Amino acid sequence: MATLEATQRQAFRRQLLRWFDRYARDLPWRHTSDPYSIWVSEIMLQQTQVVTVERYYHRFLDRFPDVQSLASASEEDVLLLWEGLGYYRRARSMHRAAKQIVELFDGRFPNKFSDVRSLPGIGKYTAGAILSIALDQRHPILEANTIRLFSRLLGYRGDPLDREGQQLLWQFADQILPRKKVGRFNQALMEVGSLVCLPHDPQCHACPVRGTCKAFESGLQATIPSHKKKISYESLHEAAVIVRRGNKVLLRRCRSDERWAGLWDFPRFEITSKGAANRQSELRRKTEELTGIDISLAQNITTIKHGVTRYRITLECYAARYVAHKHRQRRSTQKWVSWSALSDYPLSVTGRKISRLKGPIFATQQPKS
DNA sequence: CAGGCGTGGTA
DNA sequence: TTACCAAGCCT
Repeated sequence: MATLEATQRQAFRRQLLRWFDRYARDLPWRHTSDPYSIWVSEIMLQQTQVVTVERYYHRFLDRFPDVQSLASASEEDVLLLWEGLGYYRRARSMHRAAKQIVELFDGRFPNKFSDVRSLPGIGKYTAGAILSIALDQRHPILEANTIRLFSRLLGYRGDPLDREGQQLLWQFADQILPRKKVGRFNQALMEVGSLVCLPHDPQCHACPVRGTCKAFESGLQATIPSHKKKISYESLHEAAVIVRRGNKVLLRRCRSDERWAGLWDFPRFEITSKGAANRQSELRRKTEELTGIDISLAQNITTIKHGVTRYRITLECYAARYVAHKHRQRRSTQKWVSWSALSDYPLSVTGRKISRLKGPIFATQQPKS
């Protein structure tokens, strides 16, 4: 079992906190002990860098300053403030959790670990972070920065993400945790991880805890932690169809089993056909399958390249006109929306890019029938 | 439990 | 341009 002696633990804590006071600091924009605010920031920070979160955080707290206001908002409004942050399930879970807090905890953010952990979107890390940072409760944390830091401190050469690695690192996180100033300590760990114990070029000369680092001792800091599994990227060829009817366009809401669940999007699907005529019939057929609407000849407006998770997507954007309904869909699933009203609907980044193409789309000619 | 989920920044 | 990475969680 990897561990530190009691005296080493004391030295480690002292050096870490001294460094934190001297070179780093609390995230300056969330100086607060309000668990709700810490919660919001921690959810936004999941798999997202600090600089990206800051603006979103202020706007979100401005609009939803407490659990009540969040719980009584519409999911649409919550997602609008989340637009561009990605991983939209976080926003939907947080919205659901806010309702649960109103129902079960009288609108007060819970202060018991098991209660916090039971809320949707809150795992072991987030529960520990909220309660240690906001209320100084003694809970360990383990996330990207501390996984890397602890792996090197312990000289752990296995995969820190598998079950054995996770068990070891959580156990270590718990062992080195002090009894007081737990929130500061946890923040300091993450700051050392993000500012000093860098993934590729660790700044060991500037590290306050290199004295207790096995990787540094053996010169293995470049090879620990063991590299992650390589992502196998897949190319996708898709089309988005902007269906115009008068001065409105067709939007559909992404289902829970689709990417961008809960967001709105222009009808969109994979395309495989070659040649202009085949492409037209494919666009017409798939638009009808998806929306129940028959369209005119489609004009290619532009092509957008973007990546989503492990997919590299080439998205061809087409403008077409409404011809007829083959069958109807619910209004909660599909809507005709004026161009200016697109700003009221949460869209993916590509959807929002398309919404900036009003000129080219409305300049398309009415095809002769 | 391995894979899915978004986007932007950096080398 | 491509590959890697980021204060994880859920199924």
